[in-house]
Amino acid sequence: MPADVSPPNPAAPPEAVDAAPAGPSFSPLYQQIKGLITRELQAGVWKPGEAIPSELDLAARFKVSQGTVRKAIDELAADNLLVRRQGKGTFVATHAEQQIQYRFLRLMPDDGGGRGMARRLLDCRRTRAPADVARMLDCKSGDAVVQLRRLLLSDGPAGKPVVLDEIWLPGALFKGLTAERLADYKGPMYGMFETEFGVRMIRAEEKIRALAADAATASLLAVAPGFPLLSVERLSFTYGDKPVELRRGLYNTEQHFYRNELN
Amino acid sequence: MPADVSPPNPAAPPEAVDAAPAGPSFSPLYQQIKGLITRELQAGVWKPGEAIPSELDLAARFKVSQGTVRKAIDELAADNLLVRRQGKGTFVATHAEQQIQYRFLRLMPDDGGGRGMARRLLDCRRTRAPADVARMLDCKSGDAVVQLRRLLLSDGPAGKPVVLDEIWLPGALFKGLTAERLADYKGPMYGMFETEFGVRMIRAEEKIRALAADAATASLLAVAPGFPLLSVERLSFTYGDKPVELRRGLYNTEQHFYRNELN
DNA sequence: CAGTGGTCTAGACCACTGG
DNA sequence: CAGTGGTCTAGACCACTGC
Repeated sequence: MPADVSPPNPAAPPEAVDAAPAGPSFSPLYQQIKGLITRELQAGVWKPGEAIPSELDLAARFKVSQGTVRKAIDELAADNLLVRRQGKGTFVATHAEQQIQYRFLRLMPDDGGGRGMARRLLDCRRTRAPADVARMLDCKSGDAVVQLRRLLLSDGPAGKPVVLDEIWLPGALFKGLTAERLADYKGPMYGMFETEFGVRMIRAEEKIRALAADAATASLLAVAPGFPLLSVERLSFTYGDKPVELRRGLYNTEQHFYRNELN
Repeated sequence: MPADVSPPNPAAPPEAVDAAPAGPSFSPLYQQIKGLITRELQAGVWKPGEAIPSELDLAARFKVSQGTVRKAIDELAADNLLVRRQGKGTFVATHAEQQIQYRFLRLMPDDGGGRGMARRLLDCRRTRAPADVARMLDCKSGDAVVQLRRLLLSDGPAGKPVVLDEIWLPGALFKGLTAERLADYKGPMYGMFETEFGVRMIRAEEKIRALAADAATASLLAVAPGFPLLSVERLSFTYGDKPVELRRGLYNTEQHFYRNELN
């Protein structure tokens, strides 16, 4: 096993590194560094959009070589937790400032171009989690949750409804969330979650199916009942694989499609 | 600009590397190495499943350090073109030997478990490419193509049809492809394409929509006409981003879902 | 045991950013 | 110009595989 590193003491001199022979469970130094940096991110030591210390700085703190820090940061950048910018520094990834309005929305219009969609909030209320929602959000049935529904409408003069989203959030994390604040906020919703509530989505899992529109949905999406819709159930996670959002979307794929890349 | 490397001469002594100052378009050495290795892969110098030369070997051939070769190989491994195996070597990725039967099939049963599905070939014929197919396969309308259709049926005693695939392949690349050879071949179809026709899929793009089953499809999938189906249009590419397969799948998502991970 | 990939180091130099 | 990330090197040593 390589040397063990200690957590850095930001305002203190570097700490010692113990050299130790290989143990039963081998964990490379750079993985340990990665873990330490991840914990700092999780603790909010560096806020989204801010720069983290330079590689040489971190190397000195952790008492390892720059190359080792580099490899740790490389992986965190590959995981989209950090963003490297040559000549400037390494920054905590953020949803707020990025140009891609919808990082997780894979819906594309058939005629390339315009990614912009108008939002219309339908309702936003505090309630108790139904059993199925509670299970997915990893909380107890009946716990406080925020439920909100909204429409996304295609850009342009017509502005036809394309997406109906139903979003469930843990009430404990989103205390002051109201319809007004949602309506007022410009920019992506995940950006607001980040800056207003300190909740950063880093990963999501989706289950996609086709189903027929029920009467209520059909009316909202301006299609006939029974119309085939794409059902996208997305569970989003923050640090530590903690689920923090359940989003059930119904997409009208007449003039849009869900784009995916396989490698 | 770093030194320029020359293609290796497998059976010859290493070639010289010219040191040159930075030019207008900067390309790191490891990128050049990556390009050279990619070309060798493309040319079929090393076949899928085989080991490529060791890092030290390649470093000697290219007259660069092991670290530089390492970085090139790291990226190729991240792109799923190579597979590293500690203590054994680096191997050309293959569809044939991998346990994951369907590398690109994201369909999962609602009750976890069994990924296995039975195949049933419906038809396989040589014909001329319709305009839309030709456009996507980057060939001329009317060019020879192979069209085949098949069903995937859920495992178990019932064996209900779940997927109806319609597959289009360029005729020039798949000369001896017949229904018999397809039926006889065990293992994934992409494995057969690789070992029998030397065509290796490395990447794919999918467009997903929901649509209503027409009469013919409904009958094949044993659902009612109008039943909502997931439509998955997949375009697969080989080396050099050359499209070599168009696959139009219709999925019954009553007891299965399309799984996706977002990062 | 030799050969492979994997980790780690120390140092040199390059490319990019901004004051 | 100083400071940042990016490339490249040479060498040491470790972990894993298979003979």
